[in-house]
Amino acid sequence: MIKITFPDGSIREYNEGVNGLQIAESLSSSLAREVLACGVNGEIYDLERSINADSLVVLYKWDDDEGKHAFWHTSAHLMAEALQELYPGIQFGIGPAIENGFYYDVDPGDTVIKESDLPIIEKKMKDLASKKEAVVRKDISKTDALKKFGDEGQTYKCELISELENGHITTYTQGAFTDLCKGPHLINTAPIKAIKLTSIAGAYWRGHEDRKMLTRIYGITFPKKKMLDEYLVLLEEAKKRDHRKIGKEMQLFMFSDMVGKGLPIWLPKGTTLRLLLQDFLRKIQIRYDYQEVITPPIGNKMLYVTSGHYAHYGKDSFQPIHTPEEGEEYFLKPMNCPHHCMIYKNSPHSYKDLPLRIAEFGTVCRYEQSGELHGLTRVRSFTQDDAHIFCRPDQVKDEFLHVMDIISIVFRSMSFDNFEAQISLRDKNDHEKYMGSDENWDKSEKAIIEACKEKGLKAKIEYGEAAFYGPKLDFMVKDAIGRRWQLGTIQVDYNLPERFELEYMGADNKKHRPVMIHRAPFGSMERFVAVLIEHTAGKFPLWLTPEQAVILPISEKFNDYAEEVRTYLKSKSVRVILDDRNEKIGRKIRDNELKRIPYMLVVGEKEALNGTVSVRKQGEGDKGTMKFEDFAKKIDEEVQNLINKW
RNA sequence: GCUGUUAUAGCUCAGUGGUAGAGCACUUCCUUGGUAAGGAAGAGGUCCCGGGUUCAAGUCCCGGUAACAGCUCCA
Repeated sequence: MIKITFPDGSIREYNEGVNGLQIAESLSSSLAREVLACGVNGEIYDLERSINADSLVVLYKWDDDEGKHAFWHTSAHLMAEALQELYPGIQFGIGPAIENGFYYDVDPGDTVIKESDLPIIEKKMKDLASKKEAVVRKDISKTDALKKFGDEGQTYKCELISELENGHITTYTQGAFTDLCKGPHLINTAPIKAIKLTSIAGAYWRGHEDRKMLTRIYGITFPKKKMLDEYLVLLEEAKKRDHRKIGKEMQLFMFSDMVGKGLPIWLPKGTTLRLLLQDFLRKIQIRYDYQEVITPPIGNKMLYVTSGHYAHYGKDSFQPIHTPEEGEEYFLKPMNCPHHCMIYKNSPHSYKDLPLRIAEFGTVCRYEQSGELHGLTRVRSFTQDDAHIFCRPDQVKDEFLHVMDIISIVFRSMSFDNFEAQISLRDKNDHEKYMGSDENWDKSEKAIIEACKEKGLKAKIEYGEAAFYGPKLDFMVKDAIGRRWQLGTIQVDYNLPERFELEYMGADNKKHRPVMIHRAPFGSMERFVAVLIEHTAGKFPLWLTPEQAVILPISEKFNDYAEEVRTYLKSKSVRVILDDRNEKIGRKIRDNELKRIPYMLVVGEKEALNGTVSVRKQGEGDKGTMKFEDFAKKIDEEVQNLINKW
């Protein structure tokens, strides 16, 4: 007998060799029907895999990530089985479960699988699933595995096997399809009831650009048709929050082929929004003793040769601008740091002056690959809410902590509570990629990790993700459909001060090198606004929204009074517009509800007589009548209440 | 940059080789109204660009451009 401990601490005894399904059956028949996989001492097992020693066992159902994972992984195999039948000779790459569903990378040889083929594959999957085939795990030796997959012409699988260790190789088989796989899987394909293949795309084999591009098919499956329908509805709803769609509807920004791809144009309303965001950050930066500067949009090539950016990115950036007479070369500035280094160098510094915090809403241009451009989130010209902090080595951690405070204020004020923090460190084996000494890298990496610990910030550490000049702490926020975008960033840099020979006079009357910290709480105005739009669905907080109120006269007879109200509210800095169209009030209300303006002010005979407005809140309806002077006060109070929370 | 998809009125989209369409928006007129779409008339097109096939191309084929999904990249 072996002892099985459950998550609640209870212990039961079972025969040695018992499996997860049998344990579930012993507990309740409904659990046995719902269980999909089980955890055994932290490792995920198939339900029919034997447990041979005392273990901590967790049973996973659909609601658990581990359960979904097994479900979708088996679905990937089911799709592979279907593909094998439909496209004989097809080769398989890898086919994992992902956050929402699964994919399989395949090489169909000379044939091309198209989006229009997906329903056919889907149907084949449904036919196969209805056979309720068992999914069988088998241990296999490396030699046998190489022979088996080699005989079948599965070169990608053979490449994977050749890198595995003998004794740790397993296959899973259902029906006529056998895959190299470490599992875990469902015990059969029967629970897969609802299937949707969502998209098809190219993906490089093993993620390397220089290797063959395989065909990646994405799909998602559910145990019930209703769940699939709900998922698809949810996805449709999410797509309605797409910042590109809302940005167009609300006239916030635009693109023009004539101006050039990836070059966003901020329309008046978007500009209002952006300037309000900038003012918001300016206020915080003043509180934290930043000084704002303005630097030119281009810089001499020598500036970037000195900074090292030219060597790293010269060929992959917009090509230089040449002066007609002197033959000088200038680059569109791809970042603001070198300019700010020159500001530092402009005057001598004492250790008493540091830290020096130089901020700029600096517009930069970067040549991004055309396939990378994406709405406002990835563009070729954008404005960073940039700042560089020049400080003494002993001040790095404190400065880091205060920047984390600023980012925290920014995220809280926008209710971004689902952000993820990532610490990007260097790949210690790749010396080619990074500039600066190992000693400095160690120091700065340690400072970041310590600062996160001190703030109680849970940050994921990623090796090899650091910038070439230093490690960084990034804050990522998801968009409407779950893609992650980096917003706030803090980066330590021991490199630029070295290259520009920045110095300060120490207490010891000797010259020392300052440390530089790059930071951008928004990341860029463009990307931040994009993510903000998707989070709010365009219903911005009152202090930020480009139009706070719209006046709706009952008929044209009251346009004069409406104009009087508008003039007054404007004088009180309320952002207000007037809808004086020749339309009925019901129509004006409907149209303006859809425009996401927080307040509607209906004015007719009664209001004109009493100097009032009839207030209607977007999405909530009639709120009663008040003097228009009181409405101005109300707006101001509401805005102040929001602002005071920071 | 790579793979796939898409491109028709300001917007959303229909149009299956034979005279260019709808709804919304816009203009004018009627209507002057009380909390989510009043009525009528009108105007609006290089069917993304360039080639090709065909008696005939918005439609089929090739090339380009841009957008979308993903991969790769991201100072």
